[in-house]
Amino acid sequence: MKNQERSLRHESRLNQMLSRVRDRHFRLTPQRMAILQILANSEEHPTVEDIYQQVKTRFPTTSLATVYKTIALLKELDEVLELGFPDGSNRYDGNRPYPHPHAICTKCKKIMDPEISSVDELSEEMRQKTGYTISFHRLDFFGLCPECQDKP
Amino acid sequence: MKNQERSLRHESRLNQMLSRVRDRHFRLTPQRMAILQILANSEEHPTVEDIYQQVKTRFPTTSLATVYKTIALLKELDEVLELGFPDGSNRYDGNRPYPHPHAICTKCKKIMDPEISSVDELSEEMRQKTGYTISFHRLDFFGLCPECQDKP
DNA sequence: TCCTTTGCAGATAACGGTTATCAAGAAATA
DNA sequence: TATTTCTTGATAACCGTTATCTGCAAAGGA
Repeated sequence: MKNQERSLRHESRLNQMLSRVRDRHFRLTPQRMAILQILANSEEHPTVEDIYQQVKTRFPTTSLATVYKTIALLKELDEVLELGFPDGSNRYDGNRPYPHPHAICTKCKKIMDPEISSVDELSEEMRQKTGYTISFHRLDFFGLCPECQDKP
Repeated sequence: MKNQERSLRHESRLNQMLSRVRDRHFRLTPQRMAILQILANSEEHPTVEDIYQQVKTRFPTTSLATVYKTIALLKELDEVLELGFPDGSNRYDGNRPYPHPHAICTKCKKIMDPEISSVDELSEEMRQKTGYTISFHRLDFFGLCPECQDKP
């Protein structure tokens, strides 16, 4: 079952996050736990505002600052991937916290994470032609998702 | 001679920009002309502030707003490529105003534009695996440029 | 040539997501 | 229990960009 697989992966991601937080002796407050769960469980690359709204359903007094600070913590631990956009509409990926290509719908903003084979070759080609030592990348492909192609 | 080739390319780019501006019946003010020249002549992917400082050497009363408005005009004409970054350090490419891969030095911020062969294949692979209709992309590779590798 | 219209330049206020600051509270440590 | 350290929540500050407005200058028509 696909949903079972996903559930297992999410649980595994949460455990990974939790052990990293504990290993570095950061405190595991209820607010942090809630934010970690949201990030581990979401496939939708949520915004800070999305996360903030979700946390508030469980902890209504949570501040936006807490969300920002928890995300900063996870970035430091390399447990979340930040997809920053110039217009400020940043998104977060707690499931695959390493650089990978994205397909981004220019209309509904849905983001997909396909497995792509030839990224390493491309990275190597960049290294050869520029002399740069490539350590990470950001690969975004923009267009219309299948749903938005149908309804114009 | 490499410099001659580059000079010719820059001149050709400037002419291209000028005719686009004229075709659409936008006025060619001295400030606009200066900004177009800067963009056509620069290989360094300047920031708005860079452009602003350069224009002011010729027209000291130029306003930042004029730089922003001229860039907005060129974006509308697809005659400049905006490389927006989430931290606000945006850069502009007046020489190659179409999507292409960049190598970006994380230390000195130097940007290179190598010719890469396999971008179309990658785009096609994205299309196949996501169902998105890819219309443009943004491909950034980050690392240390040759100069910054030498001096630690 | 004069006049009207339109567009542009310059100055500055407003905007908005993020970061910094700080007081109050809670958890760890002694 | 006392003390230290960390975290939360609220809000001010930040800063590149955008919006607004006034005055000016070029284009086009009588």
